[in-house]
Amino acid sequence: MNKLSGTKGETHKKILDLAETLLLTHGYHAFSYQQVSQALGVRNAAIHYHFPHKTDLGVALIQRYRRRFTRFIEAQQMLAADEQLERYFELSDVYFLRNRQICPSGVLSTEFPRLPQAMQFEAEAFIADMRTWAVSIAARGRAEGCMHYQGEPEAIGAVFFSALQGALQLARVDGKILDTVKIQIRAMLGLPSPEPLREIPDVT
Amino acid sequence: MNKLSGTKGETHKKILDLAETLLLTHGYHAFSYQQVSQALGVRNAAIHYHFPHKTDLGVALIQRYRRRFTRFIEAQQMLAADEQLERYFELSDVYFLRNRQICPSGVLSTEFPRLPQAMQFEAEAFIADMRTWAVSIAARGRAEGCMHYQGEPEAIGAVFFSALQGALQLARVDGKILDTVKIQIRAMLGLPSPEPLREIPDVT
DNA sequence: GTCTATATCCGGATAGAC
DNA sequence: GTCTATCCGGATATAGAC
Repeated sequence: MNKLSGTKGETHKKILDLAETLLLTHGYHAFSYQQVSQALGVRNAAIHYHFPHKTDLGVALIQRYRRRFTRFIEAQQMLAADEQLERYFELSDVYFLRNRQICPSGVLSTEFPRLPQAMQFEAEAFIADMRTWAVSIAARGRAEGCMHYQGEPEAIGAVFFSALQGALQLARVDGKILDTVKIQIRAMLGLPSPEPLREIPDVT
Repeated sequence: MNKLSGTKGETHKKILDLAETLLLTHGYHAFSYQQVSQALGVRNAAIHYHFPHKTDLGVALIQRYRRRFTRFIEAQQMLAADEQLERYFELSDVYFLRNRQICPSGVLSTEFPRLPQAMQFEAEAFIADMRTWAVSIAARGRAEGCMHYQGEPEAIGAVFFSALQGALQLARVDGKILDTVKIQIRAMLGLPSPEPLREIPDVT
């Protein structure tokens, strides 16, 4: 309890980190306490000490992820809409490059009907957060004059949220689809297409 | 063997039908021979007689689905591109209305990395089929002058394939997103928005 | 906080009778 | 083609010692 970094021990955090990886690669029902405990070099029962039921672990994972996502959004409120869209794209790339993970909303919506109620509750809120962010980017893009599209921001946001989630999953089968979708979404919004290779500044 | 409808018995088909439903609602790893046998009123071992390994059942499911999908596409080659797009949309509605099922490409791409090799092989081919169809609709829509969009047909096809797959999964959490996405896709293609109520095609 | 040990259940799979 | 019986492994979970 008097450790340096908070009230929860190291193991607690290690479990969450590992479980998150397993969730995004395997899905909720397809990972087990055995896998977590073995990878961490502890016993099955040790995991149950920190998270008595698997549901507790699942809920903790979504809650932590929500907090992190909220901070992520807040940190870019000062960016222009087209910049924020690129951040959204980068988020997808990060998942894909990490061993072809899919996004939390993808796992959670797919498994939704068979998730424990407590997890459904959290998942619904998290997915609403994500969708709201997508919509706000579309709305802001129109207001700032950098995005041009038919229809309502709500609908455009829903489309690129859906399209990115779908593309990230399909990328497990054919990785090229992710870039194709990103390019087309930019085109649909009247944004300059070829993404500027964000290069390392050579100014040594 | 001298039954009316082919070389395989009734049970064989019943198993496939039930397993297909379970696959699209639960996912491949989340349904069991127990569930199939109990719902069919036979014993576990009876299922193993028809499909010795679960992989065999999985492969048979995708292969049957592919054949059916191919017939479905061929049956509408004479339709205009915008009509074909509406058929695509209706396909999503059918899944959703059937107990919030998701599309085969959704389950298969999500579970892809943990599918047996033989199933991966079939899944990849099936997903390529679906994507090809989406692209052909986009290409034909432009050629026929009824669809107007920026970018290549390959990219537009990839976007609405991804978007529909994503929306169908997200619809498990909030059903309204499916219609929103359909409306916006029409808008993106310069098509008239309000959809004419239509009959559900029986894709068997 | 972590361990041993154990309980219970379920999943896939097989042998062999009917 | 379907049954009984059985095996094995894995998954969630608990009691209680250290």
